[in-house]
Amino acid sequence: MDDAGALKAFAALAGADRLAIVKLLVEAGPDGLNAGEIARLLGAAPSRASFHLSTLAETGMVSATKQARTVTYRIDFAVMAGLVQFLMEDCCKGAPQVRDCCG
Amino acid sequence: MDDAGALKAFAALAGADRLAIVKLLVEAGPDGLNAGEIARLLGAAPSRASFHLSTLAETGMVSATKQARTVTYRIDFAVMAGLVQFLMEDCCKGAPQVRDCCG
DNA sequence: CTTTCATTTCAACGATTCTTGAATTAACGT
DNA sequence: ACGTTAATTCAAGAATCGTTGAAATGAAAG
Repeated sequence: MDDAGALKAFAALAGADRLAIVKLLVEAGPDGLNAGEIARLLGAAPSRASFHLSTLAETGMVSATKQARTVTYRIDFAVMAGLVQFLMEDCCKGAPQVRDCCG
Repeated sequence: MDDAGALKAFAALAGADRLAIVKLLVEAGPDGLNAGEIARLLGAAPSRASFHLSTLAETGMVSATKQARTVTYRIDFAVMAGLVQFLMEDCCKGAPQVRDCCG
């Protein structure tokens, strides 16, 4: 991930609704969740959920696939991993305190 | 790091100036950099650098120590590590693809 | 073909954030 | 004391972002 991608990803994660959506999608696993369920779980109007889902999708952290009327969103762990790697390597220059933080 | 701290940290990293500051401070290492040098390296007015340094300091990712007239800023790797850990564990629930992303 | 359902798009408004330059605080050298 | 330097604070305006409800798209069901 490059600087521009990381900036977009950080901006996307810097919102309570969007962070909650990411967590929901991580929990949901490979099946993902459709837009309506996400809005309901979030307690947000569909238009609001859709707005936030779009900005998350723009970062690549979540992907959208349309089947008939419903759009299913899924977490993309590869992009999440790219962001973690950006933090550790590009941002923190591989500092051991950061690199070894999780076992 | 809790949700609220992570949200603040992500918001802070979601700005080109502030991301650049973090990188500068990582490069600078334990000696850190003072506010004036940061503003100069950034090509920004002192007030602008100070503004961004404050919001970074609020997240704990950088610390400020005042010696006479000059304020030295340093990166706090423990907090950066906390953010990485938040991403891997809280956010991605320890998914292997993310956890193993860096070797 | 009409209705219904899932979702997105749009426009308007309010809220937040960013930038700039001037004013301020505080410490230093003369 | 005086001027200078380092840094922050402040106020004003510009720019960006988030929320809301209504309208639009597009697919399924009757």
